[in-house]
Amino acid sequence: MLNNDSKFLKPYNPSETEKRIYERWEKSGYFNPDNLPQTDKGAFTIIMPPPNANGRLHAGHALFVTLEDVMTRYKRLRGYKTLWLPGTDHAGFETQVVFEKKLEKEGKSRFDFSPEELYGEIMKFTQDNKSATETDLRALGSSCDWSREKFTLDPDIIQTVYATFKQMSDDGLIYRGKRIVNWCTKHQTSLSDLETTPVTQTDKLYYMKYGPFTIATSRPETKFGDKYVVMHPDDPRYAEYKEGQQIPVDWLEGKITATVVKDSVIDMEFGTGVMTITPWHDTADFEIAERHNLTGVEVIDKNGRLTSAAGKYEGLKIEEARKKVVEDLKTLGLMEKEEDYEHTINTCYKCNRTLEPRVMPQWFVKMEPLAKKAIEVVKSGEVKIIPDFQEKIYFHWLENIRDWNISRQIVWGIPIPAKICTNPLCDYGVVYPVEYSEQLDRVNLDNKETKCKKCGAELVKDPDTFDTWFSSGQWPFATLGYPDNPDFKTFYPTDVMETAADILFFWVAKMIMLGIYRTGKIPFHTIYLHGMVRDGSRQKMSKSKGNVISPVEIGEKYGTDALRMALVVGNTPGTDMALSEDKIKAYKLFANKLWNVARFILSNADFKQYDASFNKYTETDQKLREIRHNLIVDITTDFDNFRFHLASDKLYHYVWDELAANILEDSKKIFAGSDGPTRTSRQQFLLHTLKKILITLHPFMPFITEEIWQELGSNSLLMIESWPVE
RNA sequence: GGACCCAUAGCUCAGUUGGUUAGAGCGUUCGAUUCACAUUCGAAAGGUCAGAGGUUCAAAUCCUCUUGGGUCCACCA
Repeated sequence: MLNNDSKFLKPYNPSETEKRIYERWEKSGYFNPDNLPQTDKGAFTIIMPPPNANGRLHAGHALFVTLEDVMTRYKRLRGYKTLWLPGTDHAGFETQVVFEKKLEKEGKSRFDFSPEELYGEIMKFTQDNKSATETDLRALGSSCDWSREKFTLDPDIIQTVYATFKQMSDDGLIYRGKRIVNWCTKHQTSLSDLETTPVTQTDKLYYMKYGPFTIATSRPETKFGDKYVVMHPDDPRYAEYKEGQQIPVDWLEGKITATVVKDSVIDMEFGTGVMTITPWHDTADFEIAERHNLTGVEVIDKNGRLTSAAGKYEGLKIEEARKKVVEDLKTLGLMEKEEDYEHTINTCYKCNRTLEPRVMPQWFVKMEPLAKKAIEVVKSGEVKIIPDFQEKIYFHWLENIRDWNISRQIVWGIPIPAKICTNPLCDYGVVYPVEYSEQLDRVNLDNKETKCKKCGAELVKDPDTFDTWFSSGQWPFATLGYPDNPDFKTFYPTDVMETAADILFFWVAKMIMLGIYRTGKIPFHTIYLHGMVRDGSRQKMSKSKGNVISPVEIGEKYGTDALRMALVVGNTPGTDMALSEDKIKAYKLFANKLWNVARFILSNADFKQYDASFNKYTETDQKLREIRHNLIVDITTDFDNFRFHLASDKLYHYVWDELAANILEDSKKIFAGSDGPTRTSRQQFLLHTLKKILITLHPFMPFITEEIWQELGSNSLLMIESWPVE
């Protein structure tokens, strides 16, 4: 019963099909929930984690796209007013780093440009990548609502971020503090604690004479100007020294006077139990200094060279300075011994250079009050994390949270709408309620205030930008147009936040905290975390290893549906997965199998005779209907519980092992025979089965299922059919 | 230093709240077929579910410990 021009006479051709089908979907307008014919079940919303607009999509993106599209298509078929809101991320520091690498290849540096020029160049670069990203998202079959697409630098998004910043400042949650920050000497910016990578290494621990004491340090080059000597208050070895006692000391720069400080953070077991403190270049020391109200000096500058405080060592790089200082200490007879020891240092997560702890006035967010609420909503079950063990990790992090440095000394980002004092020793800053403008300075500030209230120095516009996670942490409510856009009322709180497990703290926790803070409501009910996509042998994919699977290329080779199935089947939430070309090939064969199942059915039955109310089934077919019904009920439960890896696998086996291998084989006899009622029964069973299988497989394999549906002579789109069970 | 996860066939992984002979894909071996199938079908080999204890009528699944692998967090100079 196939026409001579039927597509089923040829093998399924994904590359010829996919673009055409996608255009048809997009033209239909059904990606936009406002156009859906059936929305009686209420709203279902996923906000897409915006991919960084600084390169093409990789296999990890393909995984998130597949999972979110599976959820979206499922809910749409179930009759929800389904919104999957797409977006792209300017990705602040990340993109600037990528761009700088590009400049380096061209023999240039970011410092060859004025900030305005640099911003413009990166904007061009980002816009190009943004459209490439959109093309890739379409190629993967994303059924997202392009009419609501957002970019993290859209004026309304920035406006929302400013309003949040101002409100937080008014509420005392934002402060400008002089604190130790992680400074990268290459990238010339501070980084948040999350942007550091701890590395264990073996260094020398130097024991040096410091007056009557022996102190141990791994950084002798920072010890200029150390004039406080700290010990534990209960240490019997140093009981004779009293807090505040002045002691003359022969030191690097000659005779100095040291002051005794007692603090219980000192570990009596470590070294000699005594240390001097370097508040400007060590976090622990800085905190001691704060507690005891001690002063310090800057010994290392932003380029990683010693300052004038180091006297004759001024201008030396850290490594050189250390060598020289050690030599000189030996000459002076102040060096007692050195030994190897293992410790952990923080490095830049992008360039792996050792980060220099420096004191700089920066904007911080007070995290404790925000974290408290973020813990509560997960404890109460209002927000659920899948897999659930991630909740423990989430609690652990939030319960030990530290304040968040949100200032970045880079141009590629949202400018901080504030004025700051030009005196480097002063930490005064003032936040303005400003209108964002796309003018050159990008922020219009009130110009009446020109003098620092604290020290009287000049007040200028803060040249820094926000940590990109501060703005993306507001993504769910910002994209939905909080507070006035009706979308906010309809779609917020959203339903699922599906994202990578490794940005739980960077992003997900921030969204919960900022979402609750700003709107009073959680941003989403369920967090679905996926793991990393690795290659077939569990290696991380990387360009240098040559094991990268490009989703778009592989989609062209095997079909996007095959790639999507390979990404879903057997992939449990929160666990890294192995993706091999063999696995994708296997699902290409499955697509072929499905194609031929349809071909067989349609050569033996006409879809025009599909009878929704047919009920004269033979006993055998009645049993087959029950099996089929049970399967669909079962996989529906799987869908509702985010067990996509099981639903997809069960459908695969039903189609291949049950439908193709058994039922179709059996049908051949029936169709060759002359028993009319049995034939009709089987024809109806197969037509119904085909329809139900197409609908239930559609979330996983949208292209081929839609293509078959169209070949059945349907005028409607499969993507808005009704799910076969309630 | 603290926390978390993982260990199942040669490889990569499933196994939903403990419930008959533990599954898939790929790979291997043997056979059949050109039938809807740029193939497919049938069959086979391959697992003391890391190890040791415990709970239970029943454990791959729950508890404890050990070993091995991985991840996250952390201001001990």
